[in-house]
Amino acid sequence: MTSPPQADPSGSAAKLVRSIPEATVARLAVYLRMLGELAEQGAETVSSEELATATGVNSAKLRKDLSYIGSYGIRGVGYEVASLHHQIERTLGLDRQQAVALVGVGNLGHALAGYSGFGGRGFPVAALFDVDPDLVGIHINGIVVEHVRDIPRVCAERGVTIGMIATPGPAAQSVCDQLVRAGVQCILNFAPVVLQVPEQVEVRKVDLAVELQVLAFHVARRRAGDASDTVVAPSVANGVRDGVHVTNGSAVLPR
Amino acid sequence: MTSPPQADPSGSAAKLVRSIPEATVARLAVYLRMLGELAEQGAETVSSEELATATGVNSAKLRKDLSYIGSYGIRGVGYEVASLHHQIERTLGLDRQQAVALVGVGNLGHALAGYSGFGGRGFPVAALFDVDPDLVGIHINGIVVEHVRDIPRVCAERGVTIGMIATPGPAAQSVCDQLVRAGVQCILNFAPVVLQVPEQVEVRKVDLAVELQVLAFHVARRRAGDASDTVVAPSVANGVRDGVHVTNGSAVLPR
DNA sequence: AGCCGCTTGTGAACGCACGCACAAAGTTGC
DNA sequence: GCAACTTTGTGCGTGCGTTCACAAGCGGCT
Ligand SMILES: NC(=O)c1ccc[n+]([C@@H]2O[C@H](COP(=O)([O-])OP(=O)(O)OC[C@H]3O[C@@H](n4cnc5c(N)ncnc54)[C@H](O)[C@@H]3O)[C@@H](O)[C@H]2O)c1
Ligand SMILES: NC(=O)c1ccc[n+]([C@@H]2O[C@H](COP(=O)([O-])OP(=O)(O)OC[C@H]3O[C@@H](n4cnc5c(N)ncnc54)[C@H](O)[C@@H]3O)[C@@H](O)[C@H]2O)c1
Repeated sequence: MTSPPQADPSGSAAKLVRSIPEATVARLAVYLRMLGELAEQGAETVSSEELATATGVNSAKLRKDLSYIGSYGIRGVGYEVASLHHQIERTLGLDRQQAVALVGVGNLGHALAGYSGFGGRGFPVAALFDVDPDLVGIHINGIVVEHVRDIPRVCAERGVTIGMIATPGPAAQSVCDQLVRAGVQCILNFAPVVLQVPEQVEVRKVDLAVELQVLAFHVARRRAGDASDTVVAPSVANGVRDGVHVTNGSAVLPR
Repeated sequence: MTSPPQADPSGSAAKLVRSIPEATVARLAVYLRMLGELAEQGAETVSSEELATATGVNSAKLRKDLSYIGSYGIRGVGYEVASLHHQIERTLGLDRQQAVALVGVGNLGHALAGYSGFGGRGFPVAALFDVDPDLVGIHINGIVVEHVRDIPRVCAERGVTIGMIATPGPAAQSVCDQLVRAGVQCILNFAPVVLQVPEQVEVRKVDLAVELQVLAFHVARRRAGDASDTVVAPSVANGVRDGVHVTNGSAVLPR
């Protein structure tokens, strides 16, 4: 709780420090995974062109992204895979583990709790919570399900910094409040509701219904275009320009 | 955009599908859900301010979003809930159902297959696929799991337009290719790989590891900020509405 | 009827992000 | 040691997305 207003939009002087664009941060995570794969394959170095192609981005964009974290490339050669991997990890704060608490061990929660991709990437699932008495006490992947009322104590004990909410929508806000009280700094929300949180808490939302609806929109748009059979009308300014709409991940959504 | 001089203000046909910004489309889905809830609560009308607050966006942005689909508001009053709900549905192409095929019925796939939120929102899960002989043939939520080799036939029979991939990463590209051959137009990918698809196919990716890593970055940045020195210019210019960091959903990622 | 208050719809400014294109910097080959 | 080639890092123009601010429109009240 430093200073709520903060009031530094102009930044100016402080601008020189690392204010990495949101979009870049998300892509860094993608580069990171590809670098891990390249390392496994024994690659020593990789050029921006190669890495860009492999991750589906423009090479200039990739270089600019990397330039935000420093100049770790070697001109005429590329980037040293191991070194770059390390630098991105450090930038994203992955050099230290972040304990995750998962609330709501239903259908989705079970899948998440058993997913090895979290612990394997530095996000060990350190605690599970639910209200269902049939679930409290069972073990999933070696972790016991605790009652939601113990969120504060358990999260504090295990140093949880990130919470994941996989409860039904109506319960999400209440669960969120408890996680916040427990000192959780970030929340990944799977429930289809807009969470209210204090300013210092960061929330990201995974909303599959929204994903599908965005896809449905594109189907509809395509059908509308194809409808009149008149193909390839160059006069159609844009709207369907370069074909491969790789507009993936979700767009920036309300929390 | 696209308002050269003036020229054709006189009505003309419904060109409603004209180039709605990606970001807007995603938010329309969020508004839609909230409108559904409001309708259930018996609300007749809602103002842009109310709807904006409820969905965590700026009211001006909301009005501009809605203006892309037409002028359905009533000045001095607001928007008629039922009417607006209907218009958004129509714009997103939700007035007709989109059959979904899910490939990979493992941990995550099971949860997705059993999720009622899809069918309830116009996206019935019409087919399930896997390669595991122990899974092929079983029923989940009344749908039988078919073998991946039958993707083309089954998808064609059931008019599948959207595919969801929940297989391990290494199998994703191959599965994707088969879905594309089967005529699927859009793919929602949960596997942590970058898919290669022909231009007419739209891919969106849900990457939880990326979500967590972006959150981790914010934790790290906050820690660095608290350590004084670096001022931490919030790259998220806005987002701090109620002081809430609503930077959610994922940023635009590579497919 | 006419005025008043409320809310929409949008013009305009701003800022971020993307991608091009190129100079700088390094490597390889002779 | 020099020339030719490769690749990085980035300045810059462009376009999209967000926000402000306000005129226009609508309903209600007197
Ligand atoms: N299942 C999916 O594939 C899927 C997909 C997208 C979104 N979601 C969303 O994820 C959430 C969970 O979905 P699900 O299918 O796992 O539902 P579910 O009903 O199977 O599981 C919900 C779990 O939350 C627990 N719970 C309820 N209230 C709680 C509370 N106050 N505190 C703690 N735990 C509580 C329940 O006991 C249950 O175990 C829902 O919001 C759903 O919309 C699910
Ligand atoms: N479980 C999670 O919570 C979670 C979270 C995020 C991402 N993911 C990703 O989702 C994917 C699935 O995860 P999971 O935990 O369900 O894995 P899983 O191993 O439990 O399930 C994978 C399923 O895919 C099937 N499969 C394998 N190859 C196939 C092929 N060629 N064609 C069709 N089916 C095939 C397997 O038989 C299995 O049933 C993975 O890519 C994983 O990284 C999972």
